[in-house]
Amino acid sequence: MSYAKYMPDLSHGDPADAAAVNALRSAVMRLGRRLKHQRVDESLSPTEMSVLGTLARCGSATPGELARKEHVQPPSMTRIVALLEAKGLVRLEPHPDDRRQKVVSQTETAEAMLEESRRKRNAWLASLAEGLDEDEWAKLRAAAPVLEKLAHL
Amino acid sequence: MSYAKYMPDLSHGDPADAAAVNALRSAVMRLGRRLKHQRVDESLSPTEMSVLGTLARCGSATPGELARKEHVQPPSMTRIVALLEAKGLVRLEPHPDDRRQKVVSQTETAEAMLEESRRKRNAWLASLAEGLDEDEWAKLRAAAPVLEKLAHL
DNA sequence: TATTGTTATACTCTATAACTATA
DNA sequence: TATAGTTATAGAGTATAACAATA
Repeated sequence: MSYAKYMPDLSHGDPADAAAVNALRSAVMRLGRRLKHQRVDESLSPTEMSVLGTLARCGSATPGELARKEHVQPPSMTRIVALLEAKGLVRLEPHPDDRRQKVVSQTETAEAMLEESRRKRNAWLASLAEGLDEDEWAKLRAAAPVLEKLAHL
Repeated sequence: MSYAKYMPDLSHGDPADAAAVNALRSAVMRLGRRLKHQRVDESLSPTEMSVLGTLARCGSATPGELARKEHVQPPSMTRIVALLEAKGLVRLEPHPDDRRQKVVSQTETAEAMLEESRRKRNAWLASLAEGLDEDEWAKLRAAAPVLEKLAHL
């Protein structure tokens, strides 16, 4: 239940945290695999979906910026952006100040698709909810922003 | 149309939870990619590592059990087990009751390697700790078991 | 010269289908 | 017939290296 009883003043390198990070690592990798299968839109890979999410938050970005944010190499992002463009989900425009760069932004189609995806995700959430109690969900809600921060660190 | 039949418990299907699940999904996928790069042992894939972790917890298992636990198909687990055996990290023995099955267990080498990995993970943890405060870490510790449960649901 | 993005290529991981052997 | 595991093959996704265009 609580590590605090044994570790009242936790430093960040102690065994309790190491155990937590091990659990996190294992769970994140397994959940990642399940998410790949539970994906809401079969025609979009997880990273493509993530790029659309990033564009929805940031408005627009260059391929290089997207590669850094998604932690993939530039050639991989070139391919991902090309696939998204072929599907009509992003638009590519020349960069106003630097002719080497490009500006990627999402289309109205992508916006509509994300809205539709949200409803499908709710259905998946409901099926998971059967196995978790309210306290467990509260813990996930509290940790979600921290996981996001961790992913960006 | 209604999603009511997929959401018998409305408290789990509300917008706040949907937002949390979106955040979780995004963070889990990005963290997964980072973990692939931050991997403690360059010669072991994330799933190979996860299998060793499972064996460390469960003692031993058949290839079929491992495939179900790691959410991969049987042929994938055949390959993973073969790679681990080639590296001297697992041992394969005949199943006592069923000659179709095999029993996979970790070797002493794997045990030593996991101990070494633990130290390396602590170093990675320490570098992350600089970006999180105590409250944030507490939330991660609380959520870790729930994420594990989610991964097994 | 350094940087942004692309092309060409190869690798890793996983899946599906077909097969073998036990049950 | 059904099940556990394997073999053979294909596909998705990513990386590295070499290259082009621009700064």
